[in-house]
Amino acid sequence: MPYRKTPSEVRRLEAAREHLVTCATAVVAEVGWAQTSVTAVADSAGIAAGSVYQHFPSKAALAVEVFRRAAGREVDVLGEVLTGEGDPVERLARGIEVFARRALENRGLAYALLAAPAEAAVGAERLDFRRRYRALFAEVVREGIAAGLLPAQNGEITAAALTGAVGEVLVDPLGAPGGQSSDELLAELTAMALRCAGAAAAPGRSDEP
Amino acid sequence: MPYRKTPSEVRRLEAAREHLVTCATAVVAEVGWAQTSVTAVADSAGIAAGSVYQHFPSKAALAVEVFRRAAGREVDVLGEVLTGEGDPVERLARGIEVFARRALENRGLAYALLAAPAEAAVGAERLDFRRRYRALFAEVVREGIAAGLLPAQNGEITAAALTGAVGEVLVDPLGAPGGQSSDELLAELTAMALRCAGAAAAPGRSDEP
DNA sequence: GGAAGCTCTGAATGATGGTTCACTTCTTTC
DNA sequence: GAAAGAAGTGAACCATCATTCAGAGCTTCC
Repeated sequence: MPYRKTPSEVRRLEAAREHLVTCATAVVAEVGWAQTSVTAVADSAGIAAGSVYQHFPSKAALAVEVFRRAAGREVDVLGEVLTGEGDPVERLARGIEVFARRALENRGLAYALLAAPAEAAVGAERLDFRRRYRALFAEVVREGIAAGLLPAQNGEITAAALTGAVGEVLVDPLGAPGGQSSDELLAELTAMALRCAGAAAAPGRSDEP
Repeated sequence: MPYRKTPSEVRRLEAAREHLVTCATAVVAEVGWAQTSVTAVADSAGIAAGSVYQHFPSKAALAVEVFRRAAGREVDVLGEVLTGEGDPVERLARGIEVFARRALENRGLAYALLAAPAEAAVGAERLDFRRRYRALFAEVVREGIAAGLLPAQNGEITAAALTGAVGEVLVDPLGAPGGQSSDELLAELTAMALRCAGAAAAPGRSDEP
């Protein structure tokens, strides 16, 4: 048998695949799903269009992989924060801030994950991941209720509102008069989130009427 | 000059155009923008594909018209309620309820207006209309603050959250255990909205912890 | 070096679906 | 009824990509 894949060859191929996914993610973050053609991705990765099909059976499969990786990272980070230190309300506040900050720092990608038009396969993934984001927020809200820190409510709906709010903020810079900074935006967003969940007052601030 | 459009002929053409828009709206509400082909719309209206181009220069132009009509109706209705009778908090509660109720009653259309994947031209319209929805909610929130009924806050962000929340509820039935009814969903949604804006308590309910 | 078997290439292929256009059909006017 | 001109038709056209594939170029092993 005159040829057998050597371990280093296998590694090279895996690296090529990784590189492809990374480049595809960058392209998607840059121009959105709709404008992402196989050729564009291949060019960006420095390979021929046909070579894409050695790593993925179809464009859709590549798209799904891109989505899963990126969305998975966000879910992981958010989960980390929401199940970490502190009481439920503190965790909720930090969770929102982290979720929104990361989204604002990589708007293109966040938009692609949360809202950008995409083919059916990606749409299905998106539903699934939205549910996960929501489930994470909802769990913290439930803990807050159990701890007597939040009023009785449907945590799923509160969670949906929070996800939706971050999404909306992304879709449009909310160019408020005066062009507020990201920090101000984040502060407003977390304050809103706490009100939304019914927390008594924002920690570290006191601007009750 | 052996031919000149008679008034009744003009009316017939306008009616045909209306009919086309109506049918196109139905198709979009049914299958979404992505699955809406010119042929499908033409079939649904009982005309040939080519005839569509006597009323609209392109598929995109028809899509934009469909979107504008439908979204315009929603903005009008919402504006009516939000600038109507009652104090700002009452109006906000009613506005959310009307907005959400209408969306739930015509999910397909609401989804198309708020979230469904669409071509670029429709996407641009959507941004515009989302801004209008938000502006309406934001104005009521500002009035509430001025009236001392709501705490100081960025009304745009609260408004974004409300729009986002309704959208999220649509995207997924939120199949909560026990399969809550639409009415329960609406009640939870308005309660959440009032908390979100910082209103003291939901009118007609008192479930403080 | 050379055979075997792999990866890589990029032009050709094929499917989809918007758009066009030569032609038919209907309306108006005389 | 006949001419003029518009609306309506639907098969053909065309642009856009995802996908394929025959051949070029490597890598491995004897």
